[in-house]
Amino acid sequence: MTSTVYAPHDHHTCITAALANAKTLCESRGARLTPVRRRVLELVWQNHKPTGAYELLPQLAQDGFNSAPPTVYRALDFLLELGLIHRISSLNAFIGCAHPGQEHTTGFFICRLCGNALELSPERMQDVNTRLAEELGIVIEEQTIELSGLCPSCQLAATTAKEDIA
Amino acid sequence: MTSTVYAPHDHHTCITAALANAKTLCESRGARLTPVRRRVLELVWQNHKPTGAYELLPQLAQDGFNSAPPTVYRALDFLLELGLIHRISSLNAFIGCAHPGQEHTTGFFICRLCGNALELSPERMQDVNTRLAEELGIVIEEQTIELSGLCPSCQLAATTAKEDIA
DNA sequence: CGTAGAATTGCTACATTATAACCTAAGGTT
DNA sequence: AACCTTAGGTTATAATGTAGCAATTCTACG
Repeated sequence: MTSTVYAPHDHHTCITAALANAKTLCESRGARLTPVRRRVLELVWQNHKPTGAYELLPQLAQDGFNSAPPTVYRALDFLLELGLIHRISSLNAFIGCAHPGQEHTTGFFICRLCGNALELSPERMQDVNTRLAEELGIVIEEQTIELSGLCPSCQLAATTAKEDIA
Repeated sequence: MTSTVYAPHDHHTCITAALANAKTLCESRGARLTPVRRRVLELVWQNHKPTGAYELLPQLAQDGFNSAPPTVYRALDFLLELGLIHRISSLNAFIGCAHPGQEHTTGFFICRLCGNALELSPERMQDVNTRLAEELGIVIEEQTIELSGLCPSCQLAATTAKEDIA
């Protein structure tokens, strides 16, 4: 999974998959994936980068949906609750969850240049958590792990750019 | 260091130490620890819990300092820049740095009940980072690692409370 | 000294992000 | 249908953070 997010890929497929997952998950939980909620989820996936709530407003308006902040925030809260999206605090933004359905710990790496956010694998995060919890005697309920820097392709681009100058 | 933050301790001493450290650090960097900056740092330490920028405004006003948002944010930015405080994104709040002076990676554990924030040791965080960076081929520049849950003493309190009910 | 340039602060206004509160509409259940 | 629960519409406002510019203070250098 490492850097697949950074590689070109078929967005359409991943959006479709996300929506299908969401539908299944909602049905199994007796939750209603209403049009607004569905559309918000779709938009978050379409942007494919961390997206602010206020960026969604005009996008929703275009589709003839009501677009006042509470509408968007309510949809986002619903999706967060079901684990279909995550919130990235350091950016005040939201992004589709790469592993919906499974209860899981989350972490992100966000590239400073391309802005893509890579969801770190649950196993890896779990590992980090377990060790910290044991060593510190704490019970971890929520986590916000957000690393930022340069992804492999932007590292390459940065190096190349420097060479061009020299 | 594990849970010393949760143990009762002499706040006055730790504030004094923090201010002394700050003075030294500023002198060595040719930075000016002006009255507002100094006072903001002191207040952040006094609160001893993650503190919002707007909580500082009235506290500064009491001391006769100017207290408009830009004043506080500028002071906070200055202190952040020097690594004298950290920002906790998930709370939109600031807290004194437990290891100023050393360039270091940071992480926090924030207790949901008592609200205290424990700064995780740089070594431990460095370890986590190094492993992730190697495995993912990324370059980490900044990090926001914020775990929340129950600290040892609040776990105890929570258990005791349950027993009282039963 | 004293003056130029840089850094700091004061101040007003505003941008961005998020929520409260209250009412209407839709869906589901008996 | 009558009721209840959930979702959405609407308005206003709270909370957090910045832009931009004038006034002041500090520092360095002649």
